[in-house]
Amino acid sequence: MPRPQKRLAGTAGPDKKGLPGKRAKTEDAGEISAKVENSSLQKISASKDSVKKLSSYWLMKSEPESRLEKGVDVKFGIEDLKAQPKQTTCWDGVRNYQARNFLRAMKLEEAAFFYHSNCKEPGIAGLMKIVKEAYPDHTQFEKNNPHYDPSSKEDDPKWSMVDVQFVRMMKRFIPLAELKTYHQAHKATGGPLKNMTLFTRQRLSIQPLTQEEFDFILSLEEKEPS
DNA sequence: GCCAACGTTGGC
DNA sequence: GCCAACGTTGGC
Repeated sequence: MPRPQKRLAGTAGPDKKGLPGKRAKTEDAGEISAKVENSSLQKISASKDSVKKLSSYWLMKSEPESRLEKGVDVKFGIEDLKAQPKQTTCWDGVRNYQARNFLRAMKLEEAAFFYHSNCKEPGIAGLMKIVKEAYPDHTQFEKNNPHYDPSSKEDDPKWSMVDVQFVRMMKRFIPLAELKTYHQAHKATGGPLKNMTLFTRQRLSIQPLTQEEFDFILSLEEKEPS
């Protein structure tokens, strides 16, 4: 049975574990930004209701159109997720340290947007939730997998994945172009999408959203397409 | 440890 | 298919 292949972040080459250098710096930077994101959200939430809120919000990119990578079709759209047993899949193939560190920061039941990338109409297609927290991505050890990483060792896996479950389709598809229009406007007005990671860190395949960003995007469902 | 070359992402 | 953005590699 074919396993869904998400094509997520950039392909990473060999990593010299334990050696100081660029790779380690990249890794640290990702971890720090994940923590900063979470702690600022927790702070906001805690000040509101004194109940420690652990939840963050996420956006996860995947390609809904066929494309071969080392001879393997990496197509995996939201319809493919719906077709999985229990409408659940493991989100494998992430090979970028920042994206991986965000995967590792995900907690059970947190919400994530399913984003369609590298396709005719890019944008947010639906909602998922995290149903299993980070564990080793087995595809890093599979020689024939397009995301095989020969530098990763079984006793010290480099890459992680989470399991996600389909929650629902967006009431209407939210196109990238529309989000971009709001992002541009909000940069001038200080609106909720002014710093959205989708636009500030273009190629990041796993990214956090603030509560405000998440709520604003959900509110767009009720509006006419702009 | 700098940084040019290279490879990938992903919108258009 | 083009190419800007940007992460990674590797020579020095």
